[in-house]
Amino acid sequence: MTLLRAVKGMNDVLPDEIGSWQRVEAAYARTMSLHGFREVRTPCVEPTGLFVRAIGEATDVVEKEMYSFRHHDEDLTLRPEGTAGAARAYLEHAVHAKEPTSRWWYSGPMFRAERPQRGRYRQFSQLGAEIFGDPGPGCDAEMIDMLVGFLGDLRVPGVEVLVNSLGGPATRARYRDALVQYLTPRAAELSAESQRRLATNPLRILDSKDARDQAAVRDAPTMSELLDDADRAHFDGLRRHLDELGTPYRVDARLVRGLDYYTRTLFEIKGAHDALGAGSTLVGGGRYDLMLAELGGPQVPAIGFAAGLERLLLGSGLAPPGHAVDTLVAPLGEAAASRALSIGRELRRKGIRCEVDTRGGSLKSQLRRANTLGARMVVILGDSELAEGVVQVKDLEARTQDRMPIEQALRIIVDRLMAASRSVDSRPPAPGQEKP
RNA sequence: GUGGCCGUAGCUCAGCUGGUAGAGCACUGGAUUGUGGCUCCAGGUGUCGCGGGUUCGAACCCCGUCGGUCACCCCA
Repeated sequence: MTLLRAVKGMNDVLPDEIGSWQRVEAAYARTMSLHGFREVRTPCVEPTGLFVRAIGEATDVVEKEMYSFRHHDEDLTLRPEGTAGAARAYLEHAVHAKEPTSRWWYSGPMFRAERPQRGRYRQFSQLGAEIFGDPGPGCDAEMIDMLVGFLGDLRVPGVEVLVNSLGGPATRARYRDALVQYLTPRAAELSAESQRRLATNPLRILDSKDARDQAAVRDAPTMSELLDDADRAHFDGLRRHLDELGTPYRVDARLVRGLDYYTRTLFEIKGAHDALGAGSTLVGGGRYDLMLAELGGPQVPAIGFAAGLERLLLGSGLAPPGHAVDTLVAPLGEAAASRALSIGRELRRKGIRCEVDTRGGSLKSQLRRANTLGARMVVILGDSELAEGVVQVKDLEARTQDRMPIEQALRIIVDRLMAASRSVDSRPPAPGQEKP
């Protein structure tokens, strides 16, 4: 019988790796809380129409990457991104009528039926956030600055912020025409892929990796030349804020994103860690002032971003925390087993992370286990200790061992571990936290 | 969807364009009949991914297939 495997592009996160995930998630929750964002949880499954309307019918995500299915009479889709669902929830609960601005964050699995490669999976996790109801460039700048700080917390090397402005739909239409007009006489110089895109999605030619396309596009008109006054003022405001914050960024006139809903501010943050491979984009985001109206709601301006958790893990310089238990209770023989369980319970009630070696085995093997668990203290309970109502308390670090009544043992273990954790906490960031 | 590379022990891999499969790590036990980390010793019946072909003989060569991975497209 052949073993069943996980679905292609959908991965297990085993306990050895989960510490890294939790570390990133905790840092993210902290950042969000410091900036006044509150968590929202929306379903993984939404009506297919939501994504078609929010993301855009002609996008790659909607055209070929969605996990869509028909269940009874409903067309449903596993969410490929988080913004559409958040926007739907915001409108469905009429949150705009209850508070002028809302700051929401989310994290969770997203699904895209693409060919997997490094940092890109069919089920992947995004950390995202949205600000609803704030039209100004101030919150755009705050969001970008916040993300730079967050990536700094994660020790991501080589953080690079790219910003651009797409203007509004009218600007984009004008720009699209200008670009097509510029490129059509040069069509022969473009890659085959881009010749096709010239008709379907000309903006995408701008960020093509093909050298021929890059050359053809080098002197093409840029979006910023066509921004209207209000768009320009917004973009200038964003840049001024970032300059004054001292947040490093680069204006990239060729920055384009694959989702249709963006207006005005657009940004992308890359990392430089070798492990990232081709997927160096860690965060992508932008403003979508028109999307809520297009979904049938009021005209509420909004901005949001999404960060790929798997990519943050690849791109971060943080070492995974080790698995550790403070104390191991080592019973020798059947008679001591029950007593060992109750000692374990007592220790845990005092907040001591503790494992009882229920497999039994030799004392040597139990001490080895204590060692691999990272336990500092071991409570040894053999027949002679049991008979006398005492235990042996072994301190693996101090290499001492004492025989004492259980009450005293509990006190000593608590004292030593608490003292140890205090001294650890007062130290500056521990060495060895960074990857080699 | 397209292309490159790779499938050998739990993991990382070696295996000379053909002669019947190895190392390190991990794990377990022992040296120490109830005392860890270091050291030493011992412990492997592995569909060599699968199917077919060539050959006296295939982990190795050929064809097919499945899986993985990296990259493209696109994206987080």
